[in-house]
Order: sequence, then C-alpha cells, then structure tokens
Amino acid sequence: MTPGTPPQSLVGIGEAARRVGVRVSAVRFYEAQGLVLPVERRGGRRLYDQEAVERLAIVALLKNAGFSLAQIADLFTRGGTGDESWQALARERAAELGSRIVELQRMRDYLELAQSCPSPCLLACTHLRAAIRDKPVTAP
Amino acid sequence: MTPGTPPQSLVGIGEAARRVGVRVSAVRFYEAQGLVLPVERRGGRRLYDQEAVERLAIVALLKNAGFSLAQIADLFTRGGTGDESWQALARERAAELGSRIVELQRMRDYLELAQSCPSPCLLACTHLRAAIRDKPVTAP
DNA sequence: CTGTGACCTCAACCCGGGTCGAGGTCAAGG
DNA sequence: CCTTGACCTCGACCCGGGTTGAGGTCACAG
Repeated sequence: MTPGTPPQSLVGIGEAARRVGVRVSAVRFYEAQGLVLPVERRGGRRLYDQEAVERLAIVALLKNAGFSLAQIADLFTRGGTGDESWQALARERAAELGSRIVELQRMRDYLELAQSCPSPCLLACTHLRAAIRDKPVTAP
Repeated sequence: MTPGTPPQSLVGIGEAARRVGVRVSAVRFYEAQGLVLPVERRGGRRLYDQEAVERLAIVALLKNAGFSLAQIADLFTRGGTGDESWQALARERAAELGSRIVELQRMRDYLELAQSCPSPCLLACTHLRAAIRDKPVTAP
C-alpha cells in the first residue's frame, strides 16, 4: 500500500446512520433520491468514508432546517459560478430563512403574551385576535 | 327583528376562504378535523360570521407557524386553568418555537457565510463543514 | 324554462418523506 | 455445521395534509 494512506476507516450503513442520527431506511431513501452515495460497495454492502458520512450529515442538517429533499439536491448539483451558482441559491434560501425566522418570532411573541391571558379559551385571547387583525385576514 | 342586531354579515365558504387565504377544500378539511365550524347552515350551505372567519384565520396562522392540525386542535380544546390549560401548552409551544428559531438562525448564518465561499460546490464549503462538526455528527 | 355559479357530499387520488416486511446473502463465532 | 447479525432488494404500506372529480342541489338572471 502507498505510504501515507491511513486505513480510511470505512463504516457500514448502520454505523453511518447512527452517527448522523437518521434511520438506515432513510439513508437508503436519500440514496435513491440521489442525495448521497457510499464511497464503495463490498459484496453488495454500502461502505461510507468520513467524506460520505459528512455529506449525509449535511443532508440531515439542511433537511432539519426545513429544506425539501429536492432543494437539497439542487444545492448539491449546482456549479460554483454564475447566476445559477449554488452560492446564489444559498443566498435565496438564506433570505427565505430570514423571513421565516421573523414570522416565527412574531408567533412566539404572541404565544408568550397569551400565557398571561386570563381567557378560558385560546380562541378568546385578545392577543391572538390582535395577531390575526395585523394580517390581511380581511383581504383586498 | 330585534333592534340592535345588525345584519351580522354572514359569508359563504368561498368568501371565508378567500379572506383567510386558504382553499375552500382546505376549509372543509379543517372542519372535518374539528378545527372550525360554520355558525350556521342554510339549505346545506355553510355560513360564517366574523367570529368563525377569525377562528379560521387563527388556524391558518398557527399552521403557518408550523403547528400540526392535531396540535392546533389541542390548543383549542383545552380549558383555561390548571396544569393542562391552554396557556401551559402555549408556553411549551413558545419554548419549542424559541429553539427552532435558534436553529434556523444558525442555519441562516451558515448559508450567509457560505455565499462568500469560493468552492465550486457546496459540499466543499468549509463553513458548512464547520456547521456539521459543531453538531454531534460523530455521536457518543 | 334554462343557464350559470356557488355550493353540497363522498370517495378516490396525490405528494413528500419515509417505514416495514418478506425473502435472500454473507462473515464470523461457537 | 449452524446460528446470529448486519446487510441486501423490492414492493407494499403509512401518515399528514390536502386536492380532485363525479354527481346532485339551489337561487337567481335572462
């Protein structure tokens, strides 16, 4: 073996899934969707190196952040330059996340206000009523 | 007609849905799930008053904030006092929302960093790699 | 009287994102 | 030798959250 190449520590699908915190079935599913690949197969079995496990972890991370599998695939398959670069897409997504965050913050604020509301039912809570009156409930 | 009772302005399901920004089919679906009810039916047709439309709007709002229909139903059907009060549940949900917000903020920060990353592919982006190394990628 | 439009019910279907189970292969250990 | 455990494939199934379509009922306009 060429010197300087350590054992690489390949792991099976079970171990890979465990490390990333997803189920084995999900890993296979992601593979079927083209999101992740084992570095190699030995006797039919998938083997993952550090790189591949990290890729899986990135999928899990993005998914957890609310991206759909299709969006993740899109991020992965784009090139690094131009208008259609992955950076451009990342910018878009970051902006979307930004507005999502603002929405959630408003919601959290309402819920916190609501905690000190004496109404016997959430539906009677004036804070929540206020929340919906802020929005285009009664639209154009 | 008793004096002092204005026409109440009842609207049909189409108008109610339009005001809240959801589809008619979704309104019926929510009704089937017990989340919302028309104030009355005339000749089989659902009629909604301001109150009912607001309730629908609250459903839409909560859903948009990431609550499942079951969670929303739970919020609605709880009483106003004690350990199982809707306020208590609102507190829990607010806390969950809080951690969700933090996660999303981290993700947004990573994506923003990533925009200035020269890698030809997102998978090579060191910022994102950093993101996953912060987490329990390689677990216990 | 006949459209047209808004509404009704009910069952079937769709999509995303997986999960499950049957039936089979392999390697290592007792 | 035989079991055990981890893995394989493939097709069926599940759940949430709706959407669609067929077939029918109204009310009002022309």
